Amino acid sequence: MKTLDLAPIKSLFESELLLEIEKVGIHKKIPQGELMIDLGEKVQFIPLILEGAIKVVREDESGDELLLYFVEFGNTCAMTLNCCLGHSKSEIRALCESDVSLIMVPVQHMDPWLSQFKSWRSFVFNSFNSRLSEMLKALDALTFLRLDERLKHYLLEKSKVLKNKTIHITHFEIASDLNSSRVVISRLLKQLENDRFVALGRNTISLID
Amino acid sequence: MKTLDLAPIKSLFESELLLEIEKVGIHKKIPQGELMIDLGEKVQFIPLILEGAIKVVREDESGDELLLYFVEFGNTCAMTLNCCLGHSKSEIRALCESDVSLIMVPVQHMDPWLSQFKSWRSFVFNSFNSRLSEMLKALDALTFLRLDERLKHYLLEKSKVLKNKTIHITHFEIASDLNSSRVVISRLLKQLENDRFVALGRNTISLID
DNA sequence: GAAACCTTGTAACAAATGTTACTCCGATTC
DNA sequence: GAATCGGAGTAACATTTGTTACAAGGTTTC
Repeated sequence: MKTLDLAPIKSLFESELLLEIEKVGIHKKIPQGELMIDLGEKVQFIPLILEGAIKVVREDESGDELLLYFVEFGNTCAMTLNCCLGHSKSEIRALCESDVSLIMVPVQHMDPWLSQFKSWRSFVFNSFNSRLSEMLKALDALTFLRLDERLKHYLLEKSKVLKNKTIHITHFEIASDLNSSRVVISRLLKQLENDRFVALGRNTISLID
Repeated sequence: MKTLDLAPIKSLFESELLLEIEKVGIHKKIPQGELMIDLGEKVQFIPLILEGAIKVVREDESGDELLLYFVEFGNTCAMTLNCCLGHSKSEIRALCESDVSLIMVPVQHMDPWLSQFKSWRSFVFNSFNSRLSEMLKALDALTFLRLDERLKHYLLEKSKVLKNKTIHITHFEIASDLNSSRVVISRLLKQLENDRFVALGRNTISLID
């Protein structure tokens, strides 16, 4: 039997729970760019992220998108939890922003672990907590910020999760994430370049300072 | 000892839990318009709503507001749960949209009940579920809808929670909830009147059809 | 009932964002 | 190396939303 490398999450859970996770969890590596969960899909596993970042996106009927937030190490996707518990289908799409290493736990353990393990309860609620906070942040940005500020935030966040000052991306992709249009993003990026906030290159944007 | 009237929530919880709630819960009635929780406040009680509706609002540093959603019977405020578990302070403001009748349960019961009662776990997670859904709806509206459509949704929602086709409100209040300005709302309402969607009066808006 | 106040209507203008159209340039394909 | 394609720059214009300013009627206060 293969032993999972639980080192990254050792401090999150009590030892009996770690044993359980080892027993039933499946270790998986997913390469950057891959789709994890799509809209309307049923969720069969709870993902525990060991490494990497996941990008969570909302889409409307006409195919327009909006980036909601990133999920990183030490969290799980609250939307997923949602689905597990509600037996409902995914309301979002999750994509791997970088190479991701995670443990998949079959949903049926969700509820028993909640009653047995305090650390599991903490973990689940912390995840919900983070998610609600992120959603609030997204709402705040949409409501109170103009597009140039949202763009700045976006670039900073992206740089953070990718752990790199230089971002490899096209203006069109940014426009999708922010639910805007390519021309507008190009215009604003040019402005940010003039303000010495970024340096622009083909397919790349580098944060200055 | 006064007996709480638990009839409305009888079907939500198992009987042992109902006994517990009866033991430690405090019944409270709050009149319309009253503030329940403000930004930055610590939360000491979990509110179980028996009757009425609560309006949850977000505010930025400069005092601009945005209505997030309404919470009705059979739910509790997930933001509150958040606070209870994270021991953090409220990120939102909650106001009574109508006269509200609720049971306040001291936070220290939150965690033990989670491990003991399956119905409590269901309840808590259903609440989170609803909240995340509502937040997604709010985000969708902000991202994908123009203000006239948001206004329509707002009026329909308001009418629903107040259980009345006629809404007693000023244009200015609507502008606050939608984070817009009075003039813009007046303009759009006039349009909706021309479209036979509403009838306008001083301090009142009536939905037609 | 006069004064002050609140609510609404409306016009003119300003700002932010979106759209269309065209160009240029580097990369890829054949 | 010519042809094609994708990414980016830019201008002109349209639309949506916000702002300022003012007027007209109710309502409340004294």
